[in-house]
Amino acid sequence: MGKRLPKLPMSRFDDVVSSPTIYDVARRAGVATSTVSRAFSTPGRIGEATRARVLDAARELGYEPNPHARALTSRRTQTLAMVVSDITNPHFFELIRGAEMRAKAARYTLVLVNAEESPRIELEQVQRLSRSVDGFLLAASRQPAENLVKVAAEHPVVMVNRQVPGLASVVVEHTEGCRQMVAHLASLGHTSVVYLAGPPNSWMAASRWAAIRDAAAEYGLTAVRAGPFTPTVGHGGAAADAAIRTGATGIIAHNDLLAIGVLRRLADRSVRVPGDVSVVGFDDIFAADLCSPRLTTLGGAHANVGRAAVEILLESIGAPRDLRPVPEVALPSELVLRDSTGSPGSTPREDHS
Amino acid sequence: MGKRLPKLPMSRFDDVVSSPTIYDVARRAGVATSTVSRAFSTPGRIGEATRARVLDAARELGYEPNPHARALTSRRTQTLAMVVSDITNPHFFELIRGAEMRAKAARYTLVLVNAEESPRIELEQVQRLSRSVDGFLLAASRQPAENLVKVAAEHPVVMVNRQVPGLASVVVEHTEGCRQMVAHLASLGHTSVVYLAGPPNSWMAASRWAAIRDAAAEYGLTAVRAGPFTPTVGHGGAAADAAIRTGATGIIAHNDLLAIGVLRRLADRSVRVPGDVSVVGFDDIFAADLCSPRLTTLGGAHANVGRAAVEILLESIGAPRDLRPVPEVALPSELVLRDSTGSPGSTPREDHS
DNA sequence: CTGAAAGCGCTAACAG
DNA sequence: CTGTTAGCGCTTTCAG
Repeated sequence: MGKRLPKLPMSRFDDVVSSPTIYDVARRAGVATSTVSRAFSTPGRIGEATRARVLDAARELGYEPNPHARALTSRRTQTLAMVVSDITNPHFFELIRGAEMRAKAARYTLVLVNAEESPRIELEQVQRLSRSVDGFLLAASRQPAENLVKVAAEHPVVMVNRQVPGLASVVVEHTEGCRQMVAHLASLGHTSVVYLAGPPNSWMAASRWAAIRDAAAEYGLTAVRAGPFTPTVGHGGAAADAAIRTGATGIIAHNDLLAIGVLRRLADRSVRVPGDVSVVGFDDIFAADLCSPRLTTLGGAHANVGRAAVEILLESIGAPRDLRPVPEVALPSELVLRDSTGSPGSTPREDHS
Repeated sequence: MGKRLPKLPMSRFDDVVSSPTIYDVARRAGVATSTVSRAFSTPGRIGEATRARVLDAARELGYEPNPHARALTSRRTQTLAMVVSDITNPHFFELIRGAEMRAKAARYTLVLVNAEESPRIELEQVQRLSRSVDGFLLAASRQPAENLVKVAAEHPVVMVNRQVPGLASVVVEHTEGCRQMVAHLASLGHTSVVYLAGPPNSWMAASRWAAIRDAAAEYGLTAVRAGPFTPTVGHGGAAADAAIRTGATGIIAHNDLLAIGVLRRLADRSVRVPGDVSVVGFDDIFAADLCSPRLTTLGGAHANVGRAAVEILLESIGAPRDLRPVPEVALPSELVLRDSTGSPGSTPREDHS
């Protein structure tokens, strides 16, 4: 018992009156430290009565396990990292919200990282956090697949809104969604669509374009792609101009932000929506219902995506590496019809400015 | 050197090939472990040449300090927690974004917690994280001031968009902002305003009401308060009805979300904005520029608030407890004039439904 | 400026 | 089911 007497190295400031440890609890409860440990970490492998005694002692002392000491030996941190490609995009809001809530419910802590659209920052931060978290949620990663596979070899990872062969992922279904989108446009009488593409290294951008092209072929529309564009409102101007130039009457923007920017530019150029052209977006962000005209968009319950991703990650953490499940979940999307789509008028588009 | 031979307790799964430690680096560089430690944590107190040698060895081995081991002895975690009252509110987006970026720049990790408008969850989470983070950013805390003082006695804390005597805080200036708001309404010819209040335990709500009331007195308007309302779009309906009932022509909603909900309800009831009544909000969220009519609102650079809060927190962490600065920073707000405010028409409001 | 040594608080064999 | 014991990887006196 004299063991714990030696002078402690002081923390820099005598700020914190050092809190009770398992030793204090053990002494008070009259058990070994390992028993205290078990009472907290493996409640199954300890006698009911002993456990109660330990818990009492702990409460009386105001004992709380030290997460770092715990992590140091057990290598479990009870922390998850979510790295998003661009925190500026409201779309991620929902994702983050869902993930945070699910993590909290599981008594996990959620660390948030903004990769600022940079694959380098993304990797750097994953690297930096690799010892601090139990697993990663990689949302809309801009990383080449090979790097992701490497990361996944070292840590539990679940991809969000991106699929990589061999890795767990949660996406909102978009192949069928894009089909519906194109079908909707076709049924309105459009014969041509343009996809205003997202970032060049965006898996989603490639994936959506493929789906749109296929659907267009199926419905007998011509489809072209313009861009890539940074999917923000600000870049909607250039995107709109590019769209007009293609002569297509169906404009499919990479996301709602870009679509809203397109809408603005179109209004400035006196191109009527949906009279002259129709515009659709992706994500169904809050603002899509507020802009004018209100935006038709492919939505999906993104909070659920965040939630599901955390759930899968948690399972993955609990499982031995080789038995680790690699589910590819696709949550349903839903085409939300609003006012930015309609039949293209017979009047040719022209610039009234 | 035989020290490190004994069988290591295996991690549950032989997942991770245990990474190099200071021991490995020390051996390779031919120095003591303490020297390796110094090379990373106190670069000043070590010879230039030695340091270089250690760093080389570390690089060759791919060594990365283990944050938990570090935290265990040093009690510094390089992690900050940001707890927001309601992650659902886009307003916090900006705050979070600013905080994340500043934290990342300082090589700190940002943990995100959603208090879901519950003071209990708020406190619970602070408690839970108290050993895992170096300090707290408490955004729009719903906590009684006394509890906050207690928390701040135990950890570095900076309040965001809330002031508590004796605690560090960053807010966007609103007293003057409310004055401008009321002045704007007065100059338009309004003679009465109603404040649609936010949550009962919201400091902001109390603070804004006080400022509005004072400003109204100053400009000779009558001011009444209605509510409290949960400041979401969904609750805008009831808020609008309450506002109409007061007969005031100047409607000041607690935030943009509520204001947008009010706008909707007003449109449904065929109350013209700004013909019959004017509506103003707070925060200048993205959607405020998109709704119709576009919303006049009191904005401010919220990302800067997040950034500033992190900066202050970082300083606070570096300082001994009693010398800890307690700045109360107020960043400028800005009244953004848009289309939801105008002169009240002579036609009495009526329900055309 | 550098090395030796003693822990930080906890978990995980290993016995019993 | 419970106790003993040896570390996890790092920081920090304390000497030199």
